[in-house]
Amino acid sequence: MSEYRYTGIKDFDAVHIFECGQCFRWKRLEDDSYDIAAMGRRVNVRCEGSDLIISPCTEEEFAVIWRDYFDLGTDYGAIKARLCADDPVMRTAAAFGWGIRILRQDLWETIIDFIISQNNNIPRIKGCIERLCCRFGDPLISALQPEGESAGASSDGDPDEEILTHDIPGPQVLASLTEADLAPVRLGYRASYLINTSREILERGMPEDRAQLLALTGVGPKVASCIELFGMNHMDSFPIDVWVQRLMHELYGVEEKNKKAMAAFAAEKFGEYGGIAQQYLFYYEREKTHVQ
DNA sequence: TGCCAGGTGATCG
DNA sequence: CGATCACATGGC
Repeated sequence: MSEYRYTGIKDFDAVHIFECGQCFRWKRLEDDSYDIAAMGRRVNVRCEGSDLIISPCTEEEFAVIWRDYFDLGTDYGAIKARLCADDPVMRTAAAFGWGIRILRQDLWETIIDFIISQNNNIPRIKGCIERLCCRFGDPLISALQPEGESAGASSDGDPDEEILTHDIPGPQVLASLTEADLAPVRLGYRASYLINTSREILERGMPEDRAQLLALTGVGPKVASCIELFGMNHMDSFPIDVWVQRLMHELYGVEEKNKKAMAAFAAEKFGEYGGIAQQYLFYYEREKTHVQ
């Protein structure tokens, strides 16, 4: 199996990147490498010292897909220096999650993922997305059935059932479904949001700005901010969820539950790198309360 | 058991 | 506008 080794990487840690809440389709293995599903593929990602190893991956796939996906053209060291100057809170948070990078994820997938994420917890979000892909998505590249095993017999509740084998279903597929079709995915009330948003996107095309995001069913200010940050490369976007509300009050003393004040504080203090700041803070806040 | 989870839509002043 | 409530689901 071919692998690609990128040497001399900085400000990169797979644990930080995948467990900071920005993406949901991954599985941590015993060696702390990650199997991930992204960009229509399934690959393993691991770090060895200052090497990043992706497998299976050719030199061309790395150049065309993964270099951008992992945002390797951005100097996170410089951004950290800027964010941490004159901010001891950020120094602590960025020292803790030093290897976080903002993944440049597929726009459609981030729309679906973060509609599902609302009023939900991360382990269950992962389960919902996995069930959605498994039932309605196409097989991922390099996740094809291993020879010798038959495909037809996969039972539903099998705990050993393989995961990360199928892609997120496209808008045409989701728009054609009913809530009854989606019942086994157990999205709760979000099922109708997915169907409606899919139909809206088929009609109007993919959203290109915040106003078009907010016009989608199930997309409010917080979900729109996540989509902008993770799916549209808006590094200044600062999503405010319950964790960020808590930490902005506890760590920075901003008035409790005052989202407007928090957004203004972030814009003033973090500016164009608000989204990266948010990820350092979010990861730090969640891990120190040690949530799954 | 009631509360919480990366909130949003509908409704009411 | 801003505040309040319902909304599925599952873990603690």
